[in-house]
Amino acid sequence: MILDSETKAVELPDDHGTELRLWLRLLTCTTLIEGEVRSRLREKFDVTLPRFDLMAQLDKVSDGMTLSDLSKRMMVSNGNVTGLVERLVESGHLDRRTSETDRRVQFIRLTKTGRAEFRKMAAEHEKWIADVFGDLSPKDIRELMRLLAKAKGSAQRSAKARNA
Amino acid sequence: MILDSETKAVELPDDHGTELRLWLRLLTCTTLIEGEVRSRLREKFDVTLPRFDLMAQLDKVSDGMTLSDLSKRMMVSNGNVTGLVERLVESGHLDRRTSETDRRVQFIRLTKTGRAEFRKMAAEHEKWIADVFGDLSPKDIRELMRLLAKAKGSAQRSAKARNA
DNA sequence: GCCAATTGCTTGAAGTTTAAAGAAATTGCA
DNA sequence: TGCAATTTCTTTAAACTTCAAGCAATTGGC
Repeated sequence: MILDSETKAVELPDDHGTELRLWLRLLTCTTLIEGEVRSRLREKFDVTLPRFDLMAQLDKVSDGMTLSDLSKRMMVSNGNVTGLVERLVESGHLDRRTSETDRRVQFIRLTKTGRAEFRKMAAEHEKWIADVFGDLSPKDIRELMRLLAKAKGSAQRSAKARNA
Repeated sequence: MILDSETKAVELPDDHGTELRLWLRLLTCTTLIEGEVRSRLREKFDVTLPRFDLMAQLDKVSDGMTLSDLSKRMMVSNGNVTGLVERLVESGHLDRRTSETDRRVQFIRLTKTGRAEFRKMAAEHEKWIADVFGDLSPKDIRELMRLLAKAKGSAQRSAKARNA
């Protein structure tokens, strides 16, 4: 243990162990919950998590969204979205139509069926998540929200600095 | 807004919106950081995140680990680990040897080169993570650690209940 | 000892993901 | 206008991932 002149524990200048442990814990939590959601989606609705996530993005809007929008919001690559959308159009959940002003752009929407199916899944999903966080008090949740918002801001700042 | 008899805002019995928002925020944070780490690993060391993660598990022990151990610790499927290990043995980072008491079991270790390479990457990685969380105070970090531990426990309870 | 159940790992199919390269269309600026 | 840069989307190859099925070895009753 290293002590400073006032006999208080201090960190070594290059010890970033606490941040690393925080990251590992964050990752563990997310992986755990994600795995749980994935299992349940497959089990109850025979749908994959990426498809659910994509539909969730589309359900937020009424009039559709471009592939680029989807890719940004989902934080995955363009090519990835191309494939996902393709399969979901194939299965009748989505609908695509080319923009009239820019022929590169495709507007993607949920079909009637797609939206209905998604809403059913989303209702269940919300209950699962509530149960997953069931041991947390409202205050815990507020605090977590606040701290994660701060963490998100910090991470964005860090990422931005690297790409500058 | 719904108010109870003492004029205090209350939630609808089935509104689990706060938990859902918490989950989305947790997911966003993790995805953001994971993407950042992935990019940097590729850029600076030309290594993928899954390989780094696997080596990180092995670096914690001196004498090796079985595939099952790896799969449990990494929270991924068995088949996944089989493939990752295969490629890392191929590239000379890992070493495998069959147990003498149970011929189903394979002990996996980092090779000398593998460990040296990993240590170099890990040192950088730790700095990146410290920067990612750079805006958080020590108190923020402690609080996040505590709340995430609670969330993890809650999620485990929930998962366990489902599989019971 | 026998054999059913379990455990450790591999395989194969389907799907997801990234990175990189490329095609098509639009934009902006000289 | 002309054309270089940018944007949108697709394509490709390689890797990653899960799930389910299967094989080989071990374990635990009996």
